[in-house]
Amino acid sequence: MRQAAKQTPTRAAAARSGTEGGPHTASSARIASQLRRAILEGEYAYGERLPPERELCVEFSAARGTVRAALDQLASLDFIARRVGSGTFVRYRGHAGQEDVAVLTSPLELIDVRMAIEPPMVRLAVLHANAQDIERIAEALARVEAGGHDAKAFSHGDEAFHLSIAASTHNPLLMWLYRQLNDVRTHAQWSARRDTILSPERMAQYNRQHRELYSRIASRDIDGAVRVICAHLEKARADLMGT
Amino acid sequence: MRQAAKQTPTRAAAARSGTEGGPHTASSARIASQLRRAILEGEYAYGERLPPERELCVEFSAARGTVRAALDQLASLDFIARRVGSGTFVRYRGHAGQEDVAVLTSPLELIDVRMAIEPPMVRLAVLHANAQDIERIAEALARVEAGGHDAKAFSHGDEAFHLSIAASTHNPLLMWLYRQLNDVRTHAQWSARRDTILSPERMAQYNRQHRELYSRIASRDIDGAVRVICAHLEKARADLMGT
DNA sequence: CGTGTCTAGACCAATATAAATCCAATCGAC
DNA sequence: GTCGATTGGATTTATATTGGTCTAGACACG
Repeated sequence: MRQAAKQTPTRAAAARSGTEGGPHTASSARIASQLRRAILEGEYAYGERLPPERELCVEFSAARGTVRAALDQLASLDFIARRVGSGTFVRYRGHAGQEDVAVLTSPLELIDVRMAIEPPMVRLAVLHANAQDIERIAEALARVEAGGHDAKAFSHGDEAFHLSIAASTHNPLLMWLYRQLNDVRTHAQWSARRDTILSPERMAQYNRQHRELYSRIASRDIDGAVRVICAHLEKARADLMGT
Repeated sequence: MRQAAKQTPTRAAAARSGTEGGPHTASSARIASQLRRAILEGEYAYGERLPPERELCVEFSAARGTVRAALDQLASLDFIARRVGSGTFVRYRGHAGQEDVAVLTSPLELIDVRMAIEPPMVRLAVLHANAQDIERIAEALARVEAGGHDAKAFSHGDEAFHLSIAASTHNPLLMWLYRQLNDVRTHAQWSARRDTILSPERMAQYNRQHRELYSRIASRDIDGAVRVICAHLEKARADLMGT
């Protein structure tokens, strides 16, 4: 728990008078240091809300202004983010990879991985797809186009479309990997941004690229298909950064 | 009804476990997380109706608005679908066939995937690696070279070497994906062929390529590093097919 | 004395939750 | 088919929580 932060009043008084260990041991700096260490050690995980300022006051036996000064330091380092009425949240991403990948992954990082995987995947799909695969891709394409301007429907259709391409490689490992990517994609983090990013105009552009990609695959144009998927992902990245 | 439902103690626990839906709320996130886990664990199967909102209210000791906020999160992820007058239904399908990718995957298919992922991964590694990352790669390289002619030791060292490159990308998703690949690689299926493929001579050749790859990465030679990793994987594929 | 830090409050604005109410869609019993 | 019960959808009002801001006083140090 966070009881390790308990401090005796005598220590607080000592810090105030400056007779403790180092010179100029400002109380706010001490609190900031302890909180920083707690975050680094994972006592407060990424995204977690730490106790309200008024609670930290009693834990550190300090006034609220002092606690706020400490939090200001951490906020300026982007260790935490504060939201009025909501609380103070950890923004530091511990590089311990044992957490859930989805919460550790930013949309841009996901695009990086997709830009790594999808072009070779499209290449394999063109090489290995049979008539039935092409048909399935066409069906997925029709569904995503039929989704209209609903961002959620488009998002799912888009997933299914790309997944149908993954399936066309007939490589179970690749399919499985791509499904994992989609799982990350559907995780909570970017459902909020999704609606702002997926404007009707952009969805129409994506649909054009989808159709172009499909026709390249159907006509076994490997280089063309790879070019289209690269452009598709470049656009997705640009839209992500531009918003 | 229950005014004894003072939330203060529940809150602290909620903040800790409620990191799923992003740092938005405290209580509704906790509820969403619990429901999400219940669905993932199969407590509510696909298509099943979960309890009405007004029942969930008393179950979680929360107001209906809070429960609805939690359900909104799950609905935006398409975990559930709500129908007025009918109820709330599970829309999440547990992935079939996810359990044993390893047994479905042939060594050649694995190489295909590696040839897709590793060149872009090396590229990202060269771009994002810092001095400490380079040092870690060097250590991994030293270990795999010290392994001598033992096929099992080489195999583990080889994994660690490539994983250290994945880590140098600082992309958690990519690292995770590559770890999954390694898991498949270590599956029982392959240990048999491993000893016949990994002749001392070949291990020496792989080691030469490893060292070459390391020096390219350390000198920030992107194109050179990509060329080396491609050659490395081409050789691995050739060795696989030639045996 | 002035400066800087901490304490101790009070108040504000944003947000979250609670509780109640009404609506519309759906379902089942009749 | 009708009617009533149930359900999710939506709104309103009130309360609680939380970070943001400000003031005033105490204390130490130069």
